[in-house]
Amino acid sequence: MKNKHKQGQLRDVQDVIDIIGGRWRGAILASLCDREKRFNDLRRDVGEITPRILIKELKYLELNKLIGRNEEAPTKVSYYMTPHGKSLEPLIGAIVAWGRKHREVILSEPLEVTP
Amino acid sequence: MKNKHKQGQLRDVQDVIDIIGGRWRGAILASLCDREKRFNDLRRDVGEITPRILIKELKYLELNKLIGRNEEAPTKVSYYMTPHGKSLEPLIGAIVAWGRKHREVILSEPLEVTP
DNA sequence: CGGAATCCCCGACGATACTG
DNA sequence: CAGTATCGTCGGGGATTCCG
Repeated sequence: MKNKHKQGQLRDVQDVIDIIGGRWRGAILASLCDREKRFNDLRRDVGEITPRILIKELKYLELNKLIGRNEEAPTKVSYYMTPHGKSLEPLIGAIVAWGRKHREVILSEPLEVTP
Repeated sequence: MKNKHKQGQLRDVQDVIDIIGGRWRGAILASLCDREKRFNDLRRDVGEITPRILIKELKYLELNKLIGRNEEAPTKVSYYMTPHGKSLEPLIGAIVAWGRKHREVILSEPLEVTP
């Protein structure tokens, strides 16, 4: 049945959405994509994120094997992209491309304002 | 600066995420992808969604020109995919592909259970 | 049948302060 | 420096009910 197939696809989509969809995850991945970073570097890099949220997002991303954690010393921890994490880049590229096109479509026609 | 560029990309990603990321939007789009549907058809098709949420999601998708609304009579309204909406399909395909691969990666190694 | 109004709940997110 | 604990809030959904 095609419907069952579609259900499976939806699950996949939801998973991916969950990974890159949060307010911070995209930014974190983008930052780490550049190069490996330490906790507080990341904190500054990402913007105004609180440590609680940052550590939570990092754990999530680590669980999903998109990033790795490297604890050289208790006060020296680095996070880095895994190969799997890096494999996200082309996908992000495709999403960005469509998003750009989408913006054009939306802006190309006037919107009716609610009366 | 590369960072500014990345910020723009993040915006695009967030937009796309917003479109297909909700709990229902993906399912709605998938359902309409098949063929045009009436309100209550959609309601059954999508699962246990309440009318309030459905109408809200439909309006959002319509605003974003992904679907169209066709009111033949006050009691006969159909929704259908626009060409722009259909242009999402390849992107969804790419996302599904990555999601599938991701699932394999996640399942391929044992997870440590929290103590 | 298609849609709108009301009420409510819960879970994600945030600020702040503290510890190893 | 890296991470945790506690508390507060805020808003997206959901159930239910009613309207044209």
